[in-house]
Amino acid sequence: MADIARLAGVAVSTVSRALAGSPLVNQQTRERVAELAKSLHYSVNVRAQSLRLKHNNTVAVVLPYDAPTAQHLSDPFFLALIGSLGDAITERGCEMLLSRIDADHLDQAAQPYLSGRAMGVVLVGQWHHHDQLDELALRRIPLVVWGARLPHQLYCTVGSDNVQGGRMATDHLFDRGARRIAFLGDVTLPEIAQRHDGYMQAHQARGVDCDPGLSCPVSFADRALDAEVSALLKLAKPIDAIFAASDLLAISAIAALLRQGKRVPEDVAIVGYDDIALARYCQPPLTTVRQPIEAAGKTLVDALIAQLAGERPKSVQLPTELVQRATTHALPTVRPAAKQRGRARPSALG
Amino acid sequence: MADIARLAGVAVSTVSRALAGSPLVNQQTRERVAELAKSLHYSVNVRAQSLRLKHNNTVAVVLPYDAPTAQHLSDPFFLALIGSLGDAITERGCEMLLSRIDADHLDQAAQPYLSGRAMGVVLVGQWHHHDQLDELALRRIPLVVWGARLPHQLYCTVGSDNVQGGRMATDHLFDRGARRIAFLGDVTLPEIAQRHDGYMQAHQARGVDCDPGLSCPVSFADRALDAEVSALLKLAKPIDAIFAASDLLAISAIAALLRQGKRVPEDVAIVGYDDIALARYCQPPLTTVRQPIEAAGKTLVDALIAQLAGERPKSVQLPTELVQRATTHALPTVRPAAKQRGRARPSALG
DNA sequence: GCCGCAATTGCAATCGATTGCGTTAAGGAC
DNA sequence: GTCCTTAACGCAATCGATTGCAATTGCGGC
Repeated sequence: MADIARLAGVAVSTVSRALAGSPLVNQQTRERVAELAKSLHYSVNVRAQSLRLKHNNTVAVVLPYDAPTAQHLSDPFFLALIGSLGDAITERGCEMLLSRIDADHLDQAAQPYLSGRAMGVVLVGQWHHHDQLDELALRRIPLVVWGARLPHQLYCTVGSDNVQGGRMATDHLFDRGARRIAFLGDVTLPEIAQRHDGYMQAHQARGVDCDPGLSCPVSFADRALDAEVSALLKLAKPIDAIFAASDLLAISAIAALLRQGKRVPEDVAIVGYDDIALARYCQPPLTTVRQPIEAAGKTLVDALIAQLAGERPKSVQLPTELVQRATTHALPTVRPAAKQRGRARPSALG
Repeated sequence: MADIARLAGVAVSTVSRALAGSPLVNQQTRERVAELAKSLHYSVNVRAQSLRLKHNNTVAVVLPYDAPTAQHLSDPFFLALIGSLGDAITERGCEMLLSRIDADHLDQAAQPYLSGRAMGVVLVGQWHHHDQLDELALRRIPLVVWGARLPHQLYCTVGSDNVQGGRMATDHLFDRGARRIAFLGDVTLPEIAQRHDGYMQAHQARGVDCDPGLSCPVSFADRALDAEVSALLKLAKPIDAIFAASDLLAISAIAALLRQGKRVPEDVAIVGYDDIALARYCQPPLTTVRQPIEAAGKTLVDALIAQLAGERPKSVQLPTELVQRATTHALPTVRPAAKQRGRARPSALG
């Protein structure tokens, strides 16, 4: 900026004002400065600018990772959510800072904010540390969490209506003739726990006892899945359906079932959760509970901006939708095979 | 920092040194300062710090988008690449700034660097403006591009060996008994053009004339694909195989073929490119040319860091690998059906 | 010719950190 | 008691921008 000032024969303050389009500086001066800036490929130093102005247009998106397994960032649902967040943030004229933290130290999510890098934080997933998030809220960190709405939480969450989603999935399996429905998912995670609540509600509503032996605490894409599925099939009263708390688990479960010589959905029907792109294209196409991922990104960013504007953080539960595909075609013994009703737009793969 | 200085009864310079672990400050003072910082949840302001130090640990990842169609960030391959970049950047102790620009103004990719936000830029895709990228290199912008290595380029690219990949895919189709192989892809994009070169090389190597009528310039996930596929099937000499320049195109093509009553691979065999997660799970599972996505992120970041260390930018071509699945099972008329050889680790979905 | 007003432009403090250099204080040697 | 050495710390300039206030200039009006 000093260079431009020298070349234009004015003071840096004038250059600053000229670039900001201030009416205080002469039209001609402004143009001269603008041309010089362009020809020098100059653009204002954002660090210095935001240091001075104490504002910031960066949103931090923080993805916890499981330290023991050192998992890579490859979960299709989270990747899609990042894409959605990227769009939403760009649309609002902001930039997105992506970082990863240990899932056991969620308080580190505040780091980008505390160090002045970002105006606020979007945390993807609550994982196991609700308490740490409450503490962040107490410390007035601008924060929005993708996850489950918990009874007395102090922080702001955006997520799908997990109880309703779990209920829908289970009801659908009962409607299709299932009688023994297994639940696959790590219920120590709040979102999964709520999906499990929905699963239990569906049982209660039908007066069916909910056998706790049918709930398998497998975590995302666990290798031990084969053994679990095998055990479920060898019970005295074997299962005839599975509600998997994520599509990834559901697809792994399909593979496990096929390896054990079972047919899907004739022997075991399956419903997943998320509706990732894979769900439509796997074999057989997966019936699943759709989380509205486009809306998710927008809602998360809106919630953060509202919070920064001083509004009280208000959690949002986005509606879910059951997308019916082949893994829950009516079981032959119950009624004649129904037609597949999955959507069919090839250009909406992602 | 001033607060801590006051509370600790020392000067800010001492606090600064204490937090930096300088041996110039007393052990006790250092501990006192560290405790105060922790209890106040203080962390140094990165903007001010990097302003003063003129360094930076942020890598900008820039994704061009097609302005006319205002596409969302949903391409599974690019999303996976972002995930891979995120891991590689985090591993090196850096942070990742994600932004999007108009694909017709790739020179804007330099913005995060020029404005001091990032130490360098990783641009995902060359798109149609090779020249703009050369200009950025001339201006000594630290830049690495994911894309094709072009003859006299001045900038640094990392990408897969597209010619070899295209050659492999086409050779494989010929080996499987195909005689009329269509090419699907927008050859105005450098990467796609190189894959097409490989396609033509494979023809030449066998002394087969390469019918230009079989090359369809469809762009990613185009709706017009159905009509194109239909036209290819109605030719005087109809096609019996397709090499699609991306898995997305390949999967759309499968859908289009099935809608037209064709069988895959019996009537038309297909090979894709990328090996996205979908490829393994679509029906039938897709034979495809795998781009090593984990290595991609690491290599891109390494190339950028090497450039920043003053080394001459050296472009890299990553090896590709043909992953054989069901869409190219040997055609029955040629030889008995081969067994599917796709990989089978359910926990590697992403 | 002097004054006031308006339009521009420049000066200098400021944001929050870092660091070379000067200052202080303690301790030892004579 | 004086001088020197050394450890520990403080002063103030600096990074690159912004902005309130002061200063300059040109102009018309008297």
